[in-house]
Amino acid sequence: MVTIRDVAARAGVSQATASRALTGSDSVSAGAVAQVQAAVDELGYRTNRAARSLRTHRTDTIGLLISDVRNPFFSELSYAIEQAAAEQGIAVITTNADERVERQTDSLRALTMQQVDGLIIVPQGGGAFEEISEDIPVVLLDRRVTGADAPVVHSDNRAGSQLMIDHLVGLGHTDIALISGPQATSTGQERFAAAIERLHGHGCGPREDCLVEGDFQLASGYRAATRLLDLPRRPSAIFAGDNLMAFGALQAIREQGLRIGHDVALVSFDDTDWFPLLDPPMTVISQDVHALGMRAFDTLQARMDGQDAQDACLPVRITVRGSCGAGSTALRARRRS
Amino acid sequence: MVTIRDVAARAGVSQATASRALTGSDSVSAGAVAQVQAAVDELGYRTNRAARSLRTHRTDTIGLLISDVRNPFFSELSYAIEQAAAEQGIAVITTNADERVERQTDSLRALTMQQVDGLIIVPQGGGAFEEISEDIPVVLLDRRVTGADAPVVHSDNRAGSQLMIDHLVGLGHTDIALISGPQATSTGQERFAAAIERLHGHGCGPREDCLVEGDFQLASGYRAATRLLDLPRRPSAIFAGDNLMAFGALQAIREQGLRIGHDVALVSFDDTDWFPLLDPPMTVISQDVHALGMRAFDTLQARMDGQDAQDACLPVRITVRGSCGAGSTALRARRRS
DNA sequence: CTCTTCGGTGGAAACGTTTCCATCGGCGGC
DNA sequence: GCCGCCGATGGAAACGTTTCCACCGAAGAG
Repeated sequence: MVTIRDVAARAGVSQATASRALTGSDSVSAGAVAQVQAAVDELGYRTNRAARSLRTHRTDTIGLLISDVRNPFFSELSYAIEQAAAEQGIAVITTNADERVERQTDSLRALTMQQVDGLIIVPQGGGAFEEISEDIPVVLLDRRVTGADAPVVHSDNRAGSQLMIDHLVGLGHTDIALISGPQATSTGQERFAAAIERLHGHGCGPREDCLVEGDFQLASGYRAATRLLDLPRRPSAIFAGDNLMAFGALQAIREQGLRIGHDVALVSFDDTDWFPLLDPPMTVISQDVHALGMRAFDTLQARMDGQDAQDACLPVRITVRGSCGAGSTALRARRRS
Repeated sequence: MVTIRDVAARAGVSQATASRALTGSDSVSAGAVAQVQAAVDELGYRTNRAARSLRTHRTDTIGLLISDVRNPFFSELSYAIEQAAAEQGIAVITTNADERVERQTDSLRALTMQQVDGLIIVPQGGGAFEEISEDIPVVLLDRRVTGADAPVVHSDNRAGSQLMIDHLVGLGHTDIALISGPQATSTGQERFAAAIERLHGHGCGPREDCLVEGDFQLASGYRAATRLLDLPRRPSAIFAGDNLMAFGALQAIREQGLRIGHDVALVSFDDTDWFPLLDPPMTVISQDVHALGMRAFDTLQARMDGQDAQDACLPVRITVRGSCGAGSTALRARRRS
């Protein structure tokens, strides 16, 4: 293994100067820099990160804790963050917590052991995580959590729910069911509360039996939709709190031989590549997931530089396609009844 | 920061004994271990990985190079590998190369800089990567590449193509188009070659204009399908070389107002969560992606332990749904003509 | 009873950086 | 012409581990 000592010897300078030439921070003569660079090339020197970390207490590595990278929302997030980080020469260690708070604890422990410089966390469940984020910069992503003083980067969930409710009501729906995310999470809670408020604002408060709490996972969406469809008076529209539950609901609807947008409207928070390809395509609230990821990284980097970063709330928009029942005569009739 | 020296002092043993007690490898008395453990708990000691790495030349970190984590195939792979690694206390740094060989080079450089203990690589393009994998254990995943002596973990691509062709021909299709992956990649090449051979075996060799080479990306599938559908004599079935190109092809088919499984059959290599929800659902060759990931990790670990690991070829199976045109009278008529 | 062996331990030397501190010319200001 | 400052450099001390080597006592073999 070729060390910086070898480089220094080859370049005819001291170890200290070689180091300075390589890190580029301190004052070194142009001549020395050239000598050192030449020596590096000749010898094929590569700096040993472990040794550097030991001295500098930095690893140029950050941790990313998400629920499940197989969920398109998190894939995109993870992709965006990796891109942003790579540009700055920072590596990303990703862990999946599967919406389980104990796995979050394990992961965070492992990540801090790995000596990451910072942490981007999508908090699992409602659990607060004391002990963990002792003195390492943290940014919360997508969800907020009580008792953490870290900045939060998230989408405007309330606005999203409002846009969707307005749209559904505008189409004539008055009997709207909600499959909400877990009320222990801020996203689940905000989306749900805002939707309820808006429904009341429109004078069509929801029926009690049309409000089902899921857990953001596919199976819960399936169960919820099954229950909703079995109701004596079937709701005319179902608004799912995330793409996975919408997916589950879609399966349930299909299974009962019903068609979305015709027999029952189905709309969702979060877009997905293939939602446009459904028949009819799915009306959704789209988050700018890529921006969310990049913003989270920028915020983390600001914090790592010692600046105190602000929360960020990114706008969402509604993408109207067909599953909301616009243009369906059958649903129109049902809506009138 | 509390060091192992502090722990040793508190436990009333030497630094050396404390270290031995913690790593658990060497011979230490049970009493000493207990003392040290107690001291660790009291002081809240956490071992400094950088210092350990500096001595041991290990980082307990591996690198994973994939094309794009937003592709469900790679999400699943990435998930499986992270799970397997976490169980062994190993962290995974993931990078996306976007099927671009220059980004692969950059990523590998970054990963080796990070001093990873091993590398799982899905090779991009056809590019060989000399210089990189000097003395660090590497496992190739999904695709093989010329001139690398690393073990390869992959699915049985040839069998997959054969299964699908047999099935299509069995349904009466004689006019089958192929949207292949890039012939520079082993997967693209094997799947294509096996399909061609099998077609000839059935006595229905493909038309020249029904063979289109894509690049595993969505857009290329779209373009290819568009071209195929515009042919004077439209093929009765299209076999896409991966899920992304199938997705693109699906968009093209939809755009022309055609229905899969009725006007034209569409089948694909790789399954996806939502393929079953298409109308009709998509017939595919399913790989056991989770097993692929776990196997890759196991193989890498074997190599890191100095054992020389074998290539692994995992079986695939065909999942017959509706998009192949089974049960469609319209397509049956076309097939007869 | 002596010699060897062996489990358990401590001292101290690495591992490869960064950086503090000191040194040394040279140059501008007085 | 001298003093002080400043840019450039070198020596050497950390950073927190693991592990080599040496040592000690007890136990087993002869």
